[in-house]
Amino acid sequence: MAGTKRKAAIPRKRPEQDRSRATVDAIVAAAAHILVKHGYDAFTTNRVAERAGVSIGSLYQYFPNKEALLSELTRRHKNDLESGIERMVQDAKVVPLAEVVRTAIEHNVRAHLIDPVLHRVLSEEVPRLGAFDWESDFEKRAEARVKAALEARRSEIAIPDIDLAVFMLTRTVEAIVHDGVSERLQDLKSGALTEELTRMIVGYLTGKPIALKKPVRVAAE
Amino acid sequence: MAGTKRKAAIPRKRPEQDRSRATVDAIVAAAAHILVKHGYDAFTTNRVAERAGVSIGSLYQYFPNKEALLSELTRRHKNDLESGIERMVQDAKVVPLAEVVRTAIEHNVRAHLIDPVLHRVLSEEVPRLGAFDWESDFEKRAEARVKAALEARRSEIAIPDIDLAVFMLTRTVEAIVHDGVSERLQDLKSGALTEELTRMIVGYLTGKPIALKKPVRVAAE
Amino acid sequence: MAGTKRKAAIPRKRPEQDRSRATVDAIVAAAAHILVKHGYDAFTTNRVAERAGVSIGSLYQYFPNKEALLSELTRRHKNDLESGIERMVQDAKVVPLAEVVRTAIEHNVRAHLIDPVLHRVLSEEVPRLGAFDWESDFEKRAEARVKAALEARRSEIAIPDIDLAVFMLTRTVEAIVHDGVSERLQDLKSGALTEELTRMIVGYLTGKPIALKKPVRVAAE
Amino acid sequence: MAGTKRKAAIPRKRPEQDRSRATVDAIVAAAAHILVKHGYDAFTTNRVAERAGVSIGSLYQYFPNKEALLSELTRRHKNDLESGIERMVQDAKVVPLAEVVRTAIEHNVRAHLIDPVLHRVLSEEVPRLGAFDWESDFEKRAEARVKAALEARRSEIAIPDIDLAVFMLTRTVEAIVHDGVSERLQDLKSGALTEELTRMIVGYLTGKPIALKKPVRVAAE
DNA sequence: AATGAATGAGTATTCATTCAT
DNA sequence: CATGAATGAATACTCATTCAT
Repeated sequence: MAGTKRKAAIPRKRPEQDRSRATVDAIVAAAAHILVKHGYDAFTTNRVAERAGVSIGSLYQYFPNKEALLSELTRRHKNDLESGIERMVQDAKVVPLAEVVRTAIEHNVRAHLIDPVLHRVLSEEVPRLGAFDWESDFEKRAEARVKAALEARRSEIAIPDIDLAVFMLTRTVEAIVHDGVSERLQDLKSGALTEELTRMIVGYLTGKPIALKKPVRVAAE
Repeated sequence: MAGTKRKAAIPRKRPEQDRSRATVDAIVAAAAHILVKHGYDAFTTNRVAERAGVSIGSLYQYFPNKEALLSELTRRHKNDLESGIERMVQDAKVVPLAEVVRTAIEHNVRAHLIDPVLHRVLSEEVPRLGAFDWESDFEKRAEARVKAALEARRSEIAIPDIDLAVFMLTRTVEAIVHDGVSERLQDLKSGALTEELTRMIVGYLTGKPIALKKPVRVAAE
Repeated sequence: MAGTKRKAAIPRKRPEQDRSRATVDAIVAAAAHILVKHGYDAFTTNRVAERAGVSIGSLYQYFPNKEALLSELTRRHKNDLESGIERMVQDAKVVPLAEVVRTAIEHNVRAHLIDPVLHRVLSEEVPRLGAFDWESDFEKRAEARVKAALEARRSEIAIPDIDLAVFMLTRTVEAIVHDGVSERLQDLKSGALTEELTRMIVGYLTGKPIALKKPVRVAAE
Repeated sequence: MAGTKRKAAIPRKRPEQDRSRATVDAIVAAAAHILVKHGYDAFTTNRVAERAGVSIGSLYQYFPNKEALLSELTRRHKNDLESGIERMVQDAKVVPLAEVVRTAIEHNVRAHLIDPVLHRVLSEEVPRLGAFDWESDFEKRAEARVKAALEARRSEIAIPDIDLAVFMLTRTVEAIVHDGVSERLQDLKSGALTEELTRMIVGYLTGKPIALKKPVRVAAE
């Protein structure tokens, strides 16, 4: 008797909400799965529904069209990304420039290591979402922060045109990390790529060389 | 009467071949045109055939399927690119490293300025051709040459892992030039981007700073 | 505590029935609204339920299918129409034929001016209800009454085939009034159309002309 | 041998044109058939294609969308109609008014007897084509001609407002003939309806009675 | 009774590809 | 060789209806 009561005692989220939520999640998961495993060509609404184990009608109950499904997918992915970056470099003034750069890169690397395949498909295969649309505002904010950081250390920067410097730097990091995901995953995970990027960029910015890290320590002894 | 015979008398490289050639060229040109002016979405075989002024049947006479048409298109585009680069740095040993790098970058820039829109569509919009497939062997050869050049100047390079250096360098150049086409075309054409890249990369490779070019001259006075 | 009981104590016509009634009314009202404001294309069961503020399940509790909903709608509309006509010409014998006809037409006009838009949608847009189905029994009764009236005045009627006369007359009135709603609403409301119809029909029935109304008075002077 | 040659001797219309033409005709015929036998609800592009014995692709080769198919159908139907009416009343001045009216009505009747079921479906069931769209310009021209005819005989017409008279008259004829198709086909074909209409309308227009035709003769003896 | 999540057959339309002429 | 009519599998999306809760 108590047992049956206890059931009722547990606060139940309204069953409808649970079911809906589960359905939506199943659809989104199926969408991600198909995108990752079979590519954008295989990404049809019917196939997503089938994989999610729901009817095509249910899919359209929650997503008015295919694009909305992609939007939700990218929204969730962006959320994942940003949650790992939110506490980015505001301490640009108090920390050595090299550290600022390194930290920024590390964040970028970390972001790309969250479901990198989905990231790739989303930014390369999906039309009209390709890079510009969905990465843009995310990237724009990043660029703004980078610019602010550089300006905060203006005296240390040897490059007259700050915007140009920001362009060089963001695109370089983006490209190396991006390609690193598919071609040099080990180096990306080990931090080797971060090291190289840091050296290259700080050198570029300051006009001064940065000693190779490991050797530096050795030499410091 | 004689007239008709004379036609046949003139020794011609099989007339069919000429016609074929013209047809194929028309198809490829139409394909490029549609891709550039209307995007991949509008790139249907029927539309290409129509634009080329040939029947859809003829298109399939020469291209077994849509992909083959895209392949030929990219092949020709690559040819265009390579023809502008063929005489790349073989004089790595006799010229200052900075010059070697700058020359290589200049070639890359030049390549990207050949029909940049087609280049973009090909590498960004077209699925399953996305960058890796079609640029790869082209890039591979470029990478090999870069690697050879770096090894020829091993003593000046501060980076222990040559392959890593090649990766860093090729991807960086590629990204900056590529993004430069759509975002900083002026800087690309003026050579500003080449300058920045050269400085960044030579600095990275040698571990020594490269003075800003213009200021250097001024300072030298 | 007593309060809760008292509720039950008040003798009510089964409270469920009231609720049901309200629900059904809400659904029918929503259906009419959608039909009138958005047309038959927008007339989906889900949309009707939403507009009615009830669940789609409730709609199907009261209406087994879409058609049933349309039937109820038309039934109610017909009721509205008939309520305005119930006391139609039973005094056919004691009143001049022209007055009988005029009165009948006036009733018809009045009926068409009740929610003319709904009327139009119902008879023109809704498939399988197209005029014949739903107007039929209503019209049939009207025809019967018209026929009775004519037979009551057989001697004044010049037309041998009474059924034919009824056909001519009812269709003519129906058409003029119907088209009048959308094309000559002013004439319909002012009574001008009623006048024309009366003259045309009485002339047709009796084989004698009817003087134009206004001129008649003038001539009478 | 000669037999085989003769075949070639017969001037052949280009085979492509024949095939196309046959396909288009088959599609249009199938469309009409489905509309007539199964109604607009059953009128789906796939079903039309199936009935026509062609693939759905072929249907779309010739008709860009469903509406275009309906348009062609109505266009052909209108052609049929107009070809039977082209030589309408221009002799309004030289012929007795009753004859003018009768002739006009006869033409209308004739038009409605060409595939009357298709006519009904087209004007009643098909949305967005419902009466107004497609009949309108046809009817408009008819109305204009009627108006011209009436004005040519102004002195005989007792009705002050010519436009009103045209409205009364066209709508009445249209309605009687239209309903006659489905409810009194015999009377329509026999000319009885034409007779009634003529009498009713001429009486209405002139304000004078028209003797019943047949009885008139009898009475004349 | 009421809810609303879920269903899935059905709709218009596209486009790469084939093949008879 | 060239043509273009024909194909039909596949796609995104709708909506009347059901049924577990």
